[in-house]
Amino acid sequence: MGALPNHINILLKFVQNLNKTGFLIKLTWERSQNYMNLESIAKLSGVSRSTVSRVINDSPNVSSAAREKVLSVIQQVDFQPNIAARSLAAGKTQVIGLVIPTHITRLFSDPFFPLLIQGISSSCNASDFSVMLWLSEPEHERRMIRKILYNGIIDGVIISSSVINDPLVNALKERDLPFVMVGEPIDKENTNFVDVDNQSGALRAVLHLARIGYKKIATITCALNTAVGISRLAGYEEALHQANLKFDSKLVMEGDFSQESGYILTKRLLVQKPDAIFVASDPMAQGCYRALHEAGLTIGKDIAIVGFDDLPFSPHMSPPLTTVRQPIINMGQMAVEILINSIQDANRPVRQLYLPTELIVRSSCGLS
Amino acid sequence: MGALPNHINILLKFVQNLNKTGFLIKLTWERSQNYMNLESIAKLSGVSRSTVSRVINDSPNVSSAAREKVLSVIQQVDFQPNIAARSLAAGKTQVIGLVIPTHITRLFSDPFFPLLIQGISSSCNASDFSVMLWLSEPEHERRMIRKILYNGIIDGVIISSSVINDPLVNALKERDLPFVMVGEPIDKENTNFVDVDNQSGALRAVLHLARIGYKKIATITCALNTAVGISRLAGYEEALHQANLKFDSKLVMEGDFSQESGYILTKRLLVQKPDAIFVASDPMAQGCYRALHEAGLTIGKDIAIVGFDDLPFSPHMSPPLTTVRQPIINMGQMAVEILINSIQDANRPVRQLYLPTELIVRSSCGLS
DNA sequence: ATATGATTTGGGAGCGCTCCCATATATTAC
DNA sequence: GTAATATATGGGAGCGCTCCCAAATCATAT
Repeated sequence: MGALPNHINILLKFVQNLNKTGFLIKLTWERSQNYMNLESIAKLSGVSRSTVSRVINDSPNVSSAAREKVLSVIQQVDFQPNIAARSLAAGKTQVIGLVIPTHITRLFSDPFFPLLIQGISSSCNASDFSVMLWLSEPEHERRMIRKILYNGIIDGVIISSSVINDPLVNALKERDLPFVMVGEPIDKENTNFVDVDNQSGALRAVLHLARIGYKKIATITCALNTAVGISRLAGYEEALHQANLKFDSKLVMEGDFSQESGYILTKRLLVQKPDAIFVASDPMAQGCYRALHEAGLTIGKDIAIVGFDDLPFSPHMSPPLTTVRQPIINMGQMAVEILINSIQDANRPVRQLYLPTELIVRSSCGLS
Repeated sequence: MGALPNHINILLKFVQNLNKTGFLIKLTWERSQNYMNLESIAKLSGVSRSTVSRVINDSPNVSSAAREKVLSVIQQVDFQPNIAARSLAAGKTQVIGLVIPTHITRLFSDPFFPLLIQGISSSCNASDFSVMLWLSEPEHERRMIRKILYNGIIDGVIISSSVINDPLVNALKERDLPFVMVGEPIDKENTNFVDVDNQSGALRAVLHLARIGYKKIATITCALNTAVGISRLAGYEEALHQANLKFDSKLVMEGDFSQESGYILTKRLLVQKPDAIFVASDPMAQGCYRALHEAGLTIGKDIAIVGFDDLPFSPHMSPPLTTVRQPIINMGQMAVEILINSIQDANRPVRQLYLPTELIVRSSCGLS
């Protein structure tokens, strides 16, 4: 935008040379695209650039006459202020970064991330923010961090599923750039995050099974090096305790969120003949269903299943899966809200939010 | 960045007031963050700002001595040029936009989009581009278009699944901003796009069924208002023709990509007693499997199924699904490559790329 | 030796915006 | 009425970068 395009420059040189030969040719030009800037809006509305800027930024010190005039002009010409210029001048861009590590294979099999992205995006749209997406790959991590910190375009960052001692988190802290994590981090001190209350969700699910009367309740856990895995297992144990059932480690299998692990571990569990299984994520419950079908068991009669997530496919499983609903879209929205707040007011206290879950009873555990 | 932070300004005013009372207090300050810019790199390497800029932009007219010096300094201090400033000065940002319409419910149930995003993102990482993500919502569409066109931050756009007469496409054409579509658009004239060869993929799939010996081959199509739906159906018809089977419209059901539609339409098809079904997308094949299981049919023996997509879950279905593999990640990568090319050279001819598919034979059609 | 050309270098201007300051105008107090 | 204050406005400077031009340096030809 700054410089003239090449073909104009070439023409210009050509004309200059002609002029040296004794001719006198004049060349005039203007931009064909109707680029608008504050100055042109100002001219159109009969005020100064500064006043236009004040109107756009909702400054109180503008007469209502001026404000109305400017707003109507902006409306009319469909003006959009240049983010890059604003970034340079003020260091604020209304752009946030969303970082998802790709080593998570869940990204491609589990609708969790699409839903999260959807929540984040819709909330950003509503607040007039934009989203920059980075699927972080280990080999480009250093460069990505550098860009996030210094390219001058990001006001804040949402990070999903960090690892322990994440270099990005450290860099953000050092640089003092606002960020929010989705999913409780291992080291949660002084860190904004949004998560669901995994433990109480799991508690409720398993208690539901116990109240129906199941006695030998097994579980397939999520990866136990994640906060999610740990909390849901803790909920399971607490429920057994409350129901006066005793914990049996042979009934606990550690999965990894994948369908495949649900399939394999269910087969392994069947040796113990459980009468119910709490499968700590719905994709694993899909694998579990497959194993049970192959074993010739009728779900909801021979064995009860409760999942965790309530993803779009869960009501369409056969039989429909009883599961703990996570408000994934809402998590994304809250993450954005917290982030925007701390962008706009750097002194806002740290927020750590656990959203409530809900038990959705369908027919996979024998009721209804 | 431009202005001083509030607390410094307050302090400053305070000191100025003190000075009026007869005291003389001096206040000095500097930025604690080690912001680097071309000027500081220049100072550190003993050359001028211009030379640093030339090195960063790979301009040929730099002595190798200067280039090495500058590069080593950049390396040492981990310098990242400010995108916003570059955007203002040169109109190039190394940022592309990715637009996905949210009215597509596929986004949340079908791993197609996560995989596409993955391909796009990895390719951008490799080329040092960044991705801005917009899930376009109808109510914010106008503003989104305005932002894409005029906020000065986007060099080009990738659009997935446009609708007919998409206002975004029209705006991009008018503004002359480079863009690439993923998925053949209805109006493809003069438009860059990447797609797979849907027709020949479907042809091969159905021909495979015919060669095994199935005679009554039904199909569940994708939505027929999409290019995908039309092409795959055309491939089905062509295969019947080549195999000397006659087309029967009662064996054709129009689905909408969803599991649910696969389920319902399979039930409806079973009345016709087909011996094989070509299901034009794998998520619909999941629904189809469910209907067949409920009907007590053994897939691969009583009835043969071939899908289209080869998604991560397809090999884990029971029985594993024979399907047409789409190189989704590769589509994303090619879209980025084409886009970057046309950003860097505006006169590049239009590219319309059909990537080949591959038939992956598993046990759902009775072989192997 | 000088003249000519090619290569390399440094500094000025300006992209569109925000912030600050100085000035102009409106409001209130006396 | 004037003085004091509050509110509204316009213009300058500068954010970090790229591009352009002019000057300096180097290489080659005469």
